[in-house]
Amino acid sequence: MELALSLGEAPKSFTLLDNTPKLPNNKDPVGFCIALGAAASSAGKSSEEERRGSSDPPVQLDLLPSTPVLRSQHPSSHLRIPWLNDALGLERVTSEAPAARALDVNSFPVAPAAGEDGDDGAALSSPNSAVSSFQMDFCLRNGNGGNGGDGAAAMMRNRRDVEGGEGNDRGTSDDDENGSTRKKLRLSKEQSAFLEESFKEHTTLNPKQKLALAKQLNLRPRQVEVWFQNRRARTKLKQTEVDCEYLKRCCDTLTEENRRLQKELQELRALKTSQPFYMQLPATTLTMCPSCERVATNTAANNNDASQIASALSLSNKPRILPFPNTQAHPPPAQKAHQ
DNA sequence: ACTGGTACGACTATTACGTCA
DNA sequence: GTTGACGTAATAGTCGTACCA
Repeated sequence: MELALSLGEAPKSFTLLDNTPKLPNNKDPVGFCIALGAAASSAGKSSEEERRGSSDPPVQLDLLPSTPVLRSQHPSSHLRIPWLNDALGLERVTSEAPAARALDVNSFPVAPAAGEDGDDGAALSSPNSAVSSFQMDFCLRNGNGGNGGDGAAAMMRNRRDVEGGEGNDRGTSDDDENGSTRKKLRLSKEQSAFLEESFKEHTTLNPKQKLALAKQLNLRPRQVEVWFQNRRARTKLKQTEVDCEYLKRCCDTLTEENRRLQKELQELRALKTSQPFYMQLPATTLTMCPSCERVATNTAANNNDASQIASALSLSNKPRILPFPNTQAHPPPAQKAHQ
């Protein structure tokens, strides 16, 4: 008869790493990667998360875009992250610096009244593609196009975009009072890529960074702020999905383990009834460490080596022995398989 | 040192818009 | 042209923290 105790093989499939590698040479064309790791302190982790002591999941999803993607999209290195410039010794993009010019996509005229700390000037941003609703509104506004109520609403929206500084972002807005709806602006690919690159460096922005980024991208600081908020939310959502998947796999593994142990228990009970001779051996206790989930086999009577038990039981496969000499580090037995 | 008010930033849930099949 | 799904910008509400009187 053969008995096999094989507890604790789970960690094989879930390699835990202390630090999730950034995978700088990621060849993923999409620019995203999923890394398995404990990630006690990832570089991109915000201080907020650290302060809250969020339990680090065993699987960490790295949703940051790989740098080469952006670099390849912008070989001319037009896009520069202001705070990165400092770190890299590059020229700092000042408020008067032609940041907007650096980004060709945002060739929109910047309001000359753009203040240092305000976002009014940058409000004339946007971007983007020919389908930019803002551009359409802008055309309507400039051309005094009165195509019905929609055009008027667009004008109101434009006024909000132009006049709406950061101070108006909180509290009641003109839109609410006038009953018009907000207009959603689509960021251009270049803007999104640049924001992604920035997010890669900092998942949160301080006011200076936000302003610099907004100036560089010709966006309102509020837009940059919102983008980072949504980006963090998306990252968290993806991470949650990965965590869920990991927990599901853990559950499956444990279920399978439980099933196998139940089966073994039945076999042992059957052995006990059929061959009572073996029960004269010292009682064996299975001890499981709750932290690392490894199992040690000890005899309750005289701490016989498990190999002796195995030989006495004529086991062809020795049970996995993982002794825990330090009872402090490994609390009392969590399982008693049989006596 | 403690307390209440305020400002601010981050997070979350939700809404609304743009795009695409 | 219409519609539904989906992605995402934007909004509103809440909470925690820092600062100040």
